[in-house]
Amino acid sequence: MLDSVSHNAYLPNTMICEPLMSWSEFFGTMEENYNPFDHQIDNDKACLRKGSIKSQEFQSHNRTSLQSSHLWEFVRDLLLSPEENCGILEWEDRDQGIFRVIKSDALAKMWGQRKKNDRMTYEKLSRALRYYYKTGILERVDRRLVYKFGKNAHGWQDSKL
DNA sequence: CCTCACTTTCCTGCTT
DNA sequence: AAAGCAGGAAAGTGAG
Repeated sequence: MLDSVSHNAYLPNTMICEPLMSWSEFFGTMEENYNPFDHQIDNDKACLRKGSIKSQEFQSHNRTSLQSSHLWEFVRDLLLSPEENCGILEWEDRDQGIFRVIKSDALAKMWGQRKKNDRMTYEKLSRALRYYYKTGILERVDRRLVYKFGKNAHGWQDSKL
């Protein structure tokens, strides 16, 4: 697993933005019969292409890698990297760790990319998020698409490492 | 091979 | 009516 990480470090800069050309095709064929709103698709596709597993260790903050194996870390890192985020997630209250999912489908798709699972949906992703309430990684917020980091989540406060 | 934590999948019912 | 939310149940997965 260290291989795949260090592997990217050796790539020339020109490769960084398009490490996985197959995915754009993958989504091109996949979303055709999935979403009727074409302009939205184009947006998300561009976003997903851009936000795929690129640019890790050379980023300003190291932990912002989108490489994390756990869902909450993936979400946290997405929140912390506006470049990849593309308006998928947004802070609602930065200090309290409250955030909102703006594009639920895009988020699911992106998580699916990370896990190489093209059947991921927001419905299923959100089930996984709900399990985090138990463990204190997330706290419940009674607003649609709004979540809050809990006591046992770390690394989301920008100031402290 | 087994166990454990985490995640995925599916489902029923409820809320916005 | 569509999209989210709540969790239970059960299967899948990867690490150790």
